[in-house]
Amino acid sequence: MSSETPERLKQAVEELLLSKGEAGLTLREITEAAGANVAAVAYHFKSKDKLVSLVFGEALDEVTNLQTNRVKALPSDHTLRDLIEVWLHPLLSSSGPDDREAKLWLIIQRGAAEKAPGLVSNMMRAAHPVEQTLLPLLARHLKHLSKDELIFRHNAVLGGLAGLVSSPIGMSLANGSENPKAKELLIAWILGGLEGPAAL
Amino acid sequence: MSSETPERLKQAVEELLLSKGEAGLTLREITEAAGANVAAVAYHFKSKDKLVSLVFGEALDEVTNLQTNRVKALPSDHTLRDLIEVWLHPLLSSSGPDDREAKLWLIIQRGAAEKAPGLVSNMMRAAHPVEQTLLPLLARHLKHLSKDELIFRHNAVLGGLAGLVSSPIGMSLANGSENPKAKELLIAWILGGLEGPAAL
DNA sequence: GAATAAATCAATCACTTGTTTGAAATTAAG
DNA sequence: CTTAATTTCAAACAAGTGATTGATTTATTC
Repeated sequence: MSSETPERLKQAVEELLLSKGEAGLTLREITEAAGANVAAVAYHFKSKDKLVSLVFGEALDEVTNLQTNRVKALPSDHTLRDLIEVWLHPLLSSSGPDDREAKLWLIIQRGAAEKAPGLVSNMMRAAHPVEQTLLPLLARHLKHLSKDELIFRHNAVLGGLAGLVSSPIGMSLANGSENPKAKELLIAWILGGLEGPAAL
Repeated sequence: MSSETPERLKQAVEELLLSKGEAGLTLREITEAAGANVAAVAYHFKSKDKLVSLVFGEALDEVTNLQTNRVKALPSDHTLRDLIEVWLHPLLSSSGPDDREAKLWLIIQRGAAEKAPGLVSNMMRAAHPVEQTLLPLLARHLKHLSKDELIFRHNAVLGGLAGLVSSPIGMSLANGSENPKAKELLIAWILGGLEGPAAL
């Protein structure tokens, strides 16, 4: 039977990325949390950086897969609000922090906020499919925007979420269930930002 | 004559915070950039953390002072756009990265994105005066929002900027002059997010 | 069950971190 | 000039970093 240590190590990294971010993520913290020896990381993943990068990469792939699948499954007469809800589902769902997708989403957003190298290196590859399916649909709902402005607002929402996630609001959102009001506030703000008059 | 080393150390920290952020800011980098001995930090500021926290605190005070002064100087018949422009002036002005206020603003936004402890400890004190003067004026322009939703959107814009600043868009904004188009895109998005229909 | 491969472990490596020391240099005061 | 206070400096410190070694244990294969 092959070892289950690699799996425990990856889980430990996920947990630590969620609570402390990438900066200040030490080898000994990881191995201790995973109940493994310090040498285990080098043995199974060559280096700590490779392990962290792998965790980020898998998180990105998992989240973008779920996102694109949901977006593709939308009926053709969906509203912009439907699209947003499906897109930002991990942050908006009331399932709370035990939800795996919500956890991965928070890890990614936080990594983006601190420009974690292990995340950035995976970003372009993983971001592509989501934008491929999302942008055309967004365009259908936002006909008053030029392509440039559409892309700007798409990025603005993403950047906005990255900033929000690490704020008190983001935290209350991540803690989910008890705050359906925050969800409505967030959606209304995002909708306003997207649907507002064009600048150009 | 009193030493000018403390001043050079603070400047070095500013420069390094701007280019690398707080994580990965080492004592030896600071002292080297300032042309000082490693012991100088402890001698003049007790510790590295105290120095960094001081720089963050002074940056916050300086920026919020300028902001509140500009907001207070607005004519009573100003538009919401005027208010936003005056509020976010350091990011929107075309003066480029040599502008001191723009530099301080970027330092603060970046510190906020990575939850830099030296910044967070100063945040509440410094954020107060700006909200004191800004929120009432915002309320005048956004009568369709409840107080709760007003505060939410105010925080959302701030969090959004923190996320944007560390993105490609934010960078092109920080590089200023050459991109007045980005400024218009940003203002339009912020205005839409603020003026959009209420959720509650 | 013996031989082989895979995995774990304690110990140690070289290196970087922030901080401290005590002597040397500089500046200010009498 | 002489003394005293301030500031600078090279050197070392203890603690922490990621990575590596070689022996030991565990699992797999024949």
